Amino acid sequence: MNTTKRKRLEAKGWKFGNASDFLNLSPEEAAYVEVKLELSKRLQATRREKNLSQEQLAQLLKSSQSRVAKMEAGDPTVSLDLLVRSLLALGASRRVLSRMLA
Amino acid sequence: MNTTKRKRLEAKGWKFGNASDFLNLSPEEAAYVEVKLELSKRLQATRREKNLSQEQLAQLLKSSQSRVAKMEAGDPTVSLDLLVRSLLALGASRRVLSRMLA
DNA sequence: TGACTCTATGTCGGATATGACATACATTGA
DNA sequence: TCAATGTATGTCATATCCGACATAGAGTCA
Repeated sequence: MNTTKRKRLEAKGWKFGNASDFLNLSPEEAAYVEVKLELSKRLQATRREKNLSQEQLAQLLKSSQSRVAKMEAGDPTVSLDLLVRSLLALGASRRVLSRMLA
Repeated sequence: MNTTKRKRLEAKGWKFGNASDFLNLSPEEAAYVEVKLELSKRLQATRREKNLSQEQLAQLLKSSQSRVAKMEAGDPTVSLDLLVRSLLALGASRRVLSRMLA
């Protein structure tokens, strides 16, 4: 089983629990994952508040529905860059991002 | 002149000024750049506080001195992911990251 | 039922970021 | 002066991420 696949499956597990143990992640790896998952969650929440479908958000971002779905699912192939860009595109400011991590 | 080169040169310009105007960036693009540059700055500050050379930090990150230099220089080829991972590796917590953006 | 909308997931070729290397420059100290 | 140390910058092959596409599943409405 390759690493990519494993990480994807492990990501599933993260849905319940709080993304730190039952995987042998170092504290900083865990924090990194936690940040990404938090932003994933916030992205979905923000999109729903604005009553946008994934398809509509995808257009706004010049991306695709499938990538938006992956972003919201916390797929490991989604970068922090893309998450942050997306939140900014939805109107979040730097300060709002800061609050999301607090 | 290709886009990659242009962005690199523009990054130089960011050293003075505050990364928003004199480049025709949309507000969210500007915010994105601003976030990256802020983290770049913080990375360098944190490294120096710990009295580490770029080479030493590179070893810690399993990266290379040149990449650390690029991170600190705000080179556009450096991702937010790498910046965040690096700060976490230097001991910054999610909350500290939050404060850095505030 | 079936059409429609929204979301999830797998895959793929092309785009971008990566570590590594070479090399130049700056500073320090002997 | 020279060597040592630290930093900057360009390049490259490879790894990783990207948008796009196909397709499946769930929910809604007539």
